[in-house]
Amino acid sequence: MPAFRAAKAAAPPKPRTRNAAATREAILKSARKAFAAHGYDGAGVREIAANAGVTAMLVNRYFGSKEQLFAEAIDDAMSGASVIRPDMPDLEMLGAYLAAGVLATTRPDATPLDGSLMMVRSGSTTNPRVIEIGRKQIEKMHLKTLTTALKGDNAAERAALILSLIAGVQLMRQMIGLTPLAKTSPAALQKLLAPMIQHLVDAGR
Amino acid sequence: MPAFRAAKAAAPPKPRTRNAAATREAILKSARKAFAAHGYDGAGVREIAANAGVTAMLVNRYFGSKEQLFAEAIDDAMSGASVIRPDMPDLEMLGAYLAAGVLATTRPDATPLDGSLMMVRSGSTTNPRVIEIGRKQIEKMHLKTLTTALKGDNAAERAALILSLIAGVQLMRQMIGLTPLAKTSPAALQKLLAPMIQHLVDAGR
DNA sequence: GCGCTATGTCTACAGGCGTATACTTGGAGA
DNA sequence: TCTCCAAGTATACGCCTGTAGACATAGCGC
Repeated sequence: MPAFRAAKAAAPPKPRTRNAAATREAILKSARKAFAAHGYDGAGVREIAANAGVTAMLVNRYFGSKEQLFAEAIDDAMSGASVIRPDMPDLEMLGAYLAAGVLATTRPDATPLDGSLMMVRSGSTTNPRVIEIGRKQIEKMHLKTLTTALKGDNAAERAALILSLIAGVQLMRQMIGLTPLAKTSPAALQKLLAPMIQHLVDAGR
Repeated sequence: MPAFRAAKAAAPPKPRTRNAAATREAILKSARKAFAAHGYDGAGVREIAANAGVTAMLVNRYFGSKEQLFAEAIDDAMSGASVIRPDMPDLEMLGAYLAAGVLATTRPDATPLDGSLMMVRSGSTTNPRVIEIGRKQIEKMHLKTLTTALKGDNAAERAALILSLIAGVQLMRQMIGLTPLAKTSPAALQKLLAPMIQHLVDAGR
């Protein structure tokens, strides 16, 4: 049985002709989608290129290598499409907000174009350099943002544990599909998850 | 740059000669170690075989395929070497017990021969059949054991969230190496993590 | 209208993967 | 001691990967 890899999707229509900036953007968008959906090892450069309407070699021409493409993709995803954002509500509401956010983005029908998912995916690769890229990005974006928002004692440790919980739910609910998380209504899960996070938010005050 | 794969370790001394049962056991043990350390995709059949002192084809002769080997390996690991065990303490101590367990097994120097790690690894593969194998095993072993121990309302959902938190800490601390989790002392993390889990333990009583 | 450069493609390579087939050899039963 | 089956090895195949180098062409500046 050969190794599994996601089926190549057909290239989208391409009204674009010889526009470097647009092509670069299309590759980056395709890469975000592919890395979030299949992980670093599971996403192939040919697949990423095809979904952007170009050939594989353009990926290397614009980004140097698959590793550097991943670095830009995870940065892009975390900057623009993540549960952890600079504009988060007050500490009293943070548990409910984060719980709702992770439950919304891990719904089976949700588009997997999310920085939080890249966070999990970055730890699930074989290449240690890619793990390093992911770790630094998580610390620079998610961890920093959340630590700043938390304030108080042990803010970094509490932020890291919140990220761990979010990542774990992401993993179990969306990637593994553990039955009690996949089948239970978001509202019911919210009642359990929100106070858990809030407990950690309040632990430093 | 070629795809990264863990360096092949030298074969251990082999006092065994033509012992089918012992060989099977050696392959299984090697597979547990390799899958826990590098994930399903990252562990190669040749590497597993070499560390067991045999050639790659014996793996397929004894286990049929890499997939079936993984199924046996994760079952074996969860049966004998996991934080989640049938003999867990009373509910009052469960949060502290589980927190201590996950922090002990995720220390950088700990031997990664653990069912909880396989739990995380099983969600980090490209092959959906392997994810299915992992999901079923998690539900049959970890989830069932923990749900039984918890009792009360929403026991399955609360158990699943505890598993998510354990998996998330495992991922962030051991696999990604997020600084606040990797550098902070286990005792300090214990003070934050234990009440988090305990909160969920008590939520159904 | 013409030419040149950036933009994009084609072909190919070296290596790794899982595994199927054919072969060799150890060691217990007669 | 001889035989024969189980235990283990060697070789190879087909496929896929990331990427290097040579080639084609669109479209802007003149």
